Amino acid sequence: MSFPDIETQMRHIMRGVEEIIHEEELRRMLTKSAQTGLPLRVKLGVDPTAADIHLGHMVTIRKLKHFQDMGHIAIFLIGDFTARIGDPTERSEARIRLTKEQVWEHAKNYENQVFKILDEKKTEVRNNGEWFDPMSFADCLDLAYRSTVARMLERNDFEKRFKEGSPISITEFLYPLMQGYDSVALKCHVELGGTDQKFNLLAGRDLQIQFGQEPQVVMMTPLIEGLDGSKKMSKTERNYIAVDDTPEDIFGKTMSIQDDLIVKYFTLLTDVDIDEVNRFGAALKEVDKHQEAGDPLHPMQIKKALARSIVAEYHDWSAARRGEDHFEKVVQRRELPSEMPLVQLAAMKYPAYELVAEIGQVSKAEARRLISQGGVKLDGIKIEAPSIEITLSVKEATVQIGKRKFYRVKTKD
RNA sequence: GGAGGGGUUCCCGAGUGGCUAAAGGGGGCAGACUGUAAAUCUGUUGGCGACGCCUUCGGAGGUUCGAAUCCUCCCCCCUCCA
Repeated sequence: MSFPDIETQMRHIMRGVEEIIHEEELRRMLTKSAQTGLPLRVKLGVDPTAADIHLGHMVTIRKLKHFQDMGHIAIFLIGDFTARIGDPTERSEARIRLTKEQVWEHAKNYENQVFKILDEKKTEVRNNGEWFDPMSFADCLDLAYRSTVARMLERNDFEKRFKEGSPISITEFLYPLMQGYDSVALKCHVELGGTDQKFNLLAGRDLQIQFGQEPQVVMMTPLIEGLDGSKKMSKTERNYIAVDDTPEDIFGKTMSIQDDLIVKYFTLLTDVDIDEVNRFGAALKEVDKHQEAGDPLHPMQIKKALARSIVAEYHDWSAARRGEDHFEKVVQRRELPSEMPLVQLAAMKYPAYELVAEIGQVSKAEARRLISQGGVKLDGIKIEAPSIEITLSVKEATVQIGKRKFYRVKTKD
């Protein structure tokens, strides 16, 4: 096996990395692997706690891909066992335990989504149940001996919760040890994670030393802000772009990010050449110099380029084009989208609120509210009052609910 | 084991017998505005056969004309002492 030269590798691998412990160790490992022809084993662990993954997860997954690009072994570790405990980092309270079935269900979805980025054939997919399921209680104690409560309380979310009087379960204390043990079991050279993972990642180094292995290099990528522009992208905040979102949604959601996140998104979520990204960054600092509508460095144009690149990552370039068309049409020109779901109803006459409730799948009270707030249009004309009677026919009519929901309606033939 | 504090609507959190579908904030949704699905401002935010009715304040009973608010039992969480 031969690899690109060290500098090329480093440039690719270090893109967007916030912290690395330690860079010299990584260089040493790369040099050694070039000499021996043996690729590095790079691990990314994910707990399948939710049904689908979003771009926040993709930051580290793309980092794993960067190693894969350079010829190293990408290990995608599914924390089927640890997911049942819950990593404490995600939120500052104990997490609800998942059943084995839920975990497996999620894990399957994760794989499908992750392989939109990673090369499936070159990825080593593992589950940590492989080594944790067969462990006895004595084995577990042996692991527990290797750390102390004081050590665990160094981690600031534990410390915070402890001081606040929020619950911390014993299993949560075990969590970093388990994640660390994953690295021992897999003999990892490198482990990836977000900056919030630092404690757990370092636990891997400690344990590897205790088990007589060379400690892994840990690489941390920044956490990415979600659509609200301030909070970390996460499922609970509902400020995320999902990998499985439609091209239209990915495009639109990307367009809704704050301008000052554009460079960060480019760096962490696309492989657009870094010099190009910097050029965009410079232009965004001088917005008034790029006000001509057709200027490719107009903030709008830059953001569209970003949105296209991101859509293309998970779909393809023609989908990116579709997403852009949709955005220009629906959001910018306020026209109807080219595709709208068709709803067929049995009766011909409905009070407006019932029609809206039926089509939009909302309660009738909600439908009344939408109409009185002027949020519903029938064939482009605002419906004035909730109780107005609407007559349908076999001819399609369009109904717009809010800015984003469009439907074609007609009676059943 | 002992003593004390607490579980409220999507979330945080006020409310300690009727004026409470329940303050306030966050989030969501809608409208205006905009290069934008951003920011900002405004409105709205349980349901229904809608000037009334039904469901909701950890669970189950009870007191009362009337309970999120009082009583009993149970479940869960936290703190301190041991």
